Amino acid sequence: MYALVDGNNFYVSCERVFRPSLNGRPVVVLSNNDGCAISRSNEAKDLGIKMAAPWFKIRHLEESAGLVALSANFVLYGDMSDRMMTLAAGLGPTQEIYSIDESFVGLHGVRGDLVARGRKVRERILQWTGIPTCIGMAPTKTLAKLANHIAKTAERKPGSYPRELAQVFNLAALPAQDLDDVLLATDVGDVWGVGPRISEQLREGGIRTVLDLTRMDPATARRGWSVTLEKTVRELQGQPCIDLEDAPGPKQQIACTRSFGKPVHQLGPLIEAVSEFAARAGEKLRKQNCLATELLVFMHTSPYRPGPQCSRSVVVPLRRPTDDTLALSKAAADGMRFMYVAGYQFIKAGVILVDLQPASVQQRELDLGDPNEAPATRDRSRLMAAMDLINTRFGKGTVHSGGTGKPGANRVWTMKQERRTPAYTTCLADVPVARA
DNA sequence: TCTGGGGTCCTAGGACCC
DNA sequence: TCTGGGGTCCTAGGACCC
Repeated sequence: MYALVDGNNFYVSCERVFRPSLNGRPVVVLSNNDGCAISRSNEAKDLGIKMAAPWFKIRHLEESAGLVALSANFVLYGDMSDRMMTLAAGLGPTQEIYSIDESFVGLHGVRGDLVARGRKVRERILQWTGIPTCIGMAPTKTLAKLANHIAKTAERKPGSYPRELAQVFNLAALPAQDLDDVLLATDVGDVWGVGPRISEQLREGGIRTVLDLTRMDPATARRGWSVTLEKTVRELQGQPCIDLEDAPGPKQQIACTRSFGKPVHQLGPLIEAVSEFAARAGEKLRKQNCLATELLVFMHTSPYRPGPQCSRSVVVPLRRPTDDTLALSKAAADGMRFMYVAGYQFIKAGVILVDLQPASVQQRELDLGDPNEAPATRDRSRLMAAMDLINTRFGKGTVHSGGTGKPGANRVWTMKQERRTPAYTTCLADVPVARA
């Protein structure tokens, strides 16, 4: 048995904890660059605001409907997530943190009334962190996701499902006939792993509800689509195919990519940007104790704007596997110089580190004596460790390599964040003060 | 006239997730 | 004027091997 614990409208809920005046109002949290809505309160959803709706298209609702928009505050959400996950872990013996606002909990060996236990954990999360959650339980992860979706919908839209399924729903405890009714009332596109593309193909084949998909022959799913959909069908039928990953391995690729606040056409700022992205990626790389052997740099113009489009990328092999910010930044800058073409308004660029390997198996090499070609690796890693320490303690970018330029006003490429809230829980100066 | 069979590895692209 | 960022997995097809 698995449970899926999921924070409702997570980013908006985090903001509301520290600004209760936002309760009951339509609120959205915007993506980087204040580009589009990535989290919506129920009131905002009721206004018809879709996921990823561009801000400039919904902005008029500020005036007409009292919509409040906030810039994303990922430091806050990350910290609130940690708190929520710690409490969710109390539900069972094992936990997989699946995303910033969701975790699967293994329920094997847990005795007693699961729903009662779930309600207790839900109450505790709400009381201790202020985040409302829903919990779905079932014999497989796909069914637990589905149960969670139903628990949420039952809470948000009265009448959609029986009221007792709201907030905490154990799918395994439902009588067979009632379960069929619930699956019949649920769209096939709401299944985890069935996206827009496949759900359209399924609908063309007459498979419209979750009940239809549950009754599909797994072999048909494999022949017509892929082994992924076959697993989904089996999971819906109650046969576990996707394991709980309570100890996820290191990431296979690490990216840092950004849209710019405004289009950039000059080489200089583009080099500065990708050098900085490479430095950020390097920090992440060192955190998971890995080395990169290749680095991919890319940039492109805005597909939404008319005019000539340009999209380029280049893979830069690194001389040796490295986690050194200076080497990564230089490779990114070299890649940018190589692929740059003048005459285009670039709106986005990024660096992706691929082909990662554990730092522990580093291949040593013969030092042929050229101090420029073979810098003392040990000194370099101490420099990186010192940089990471200083930046952790005194804030991002306190020390940085010369090539990335001074963080601040004269960077034409930095993103827009006009409505960011304070780091209430992670920065001493931002901690709210209670006055008697 | 007529040109095998079996396998691995890599990559690009597609689909999905939140 | 203005449209996010960071991941994973699967598959098909090509290159190459003997």
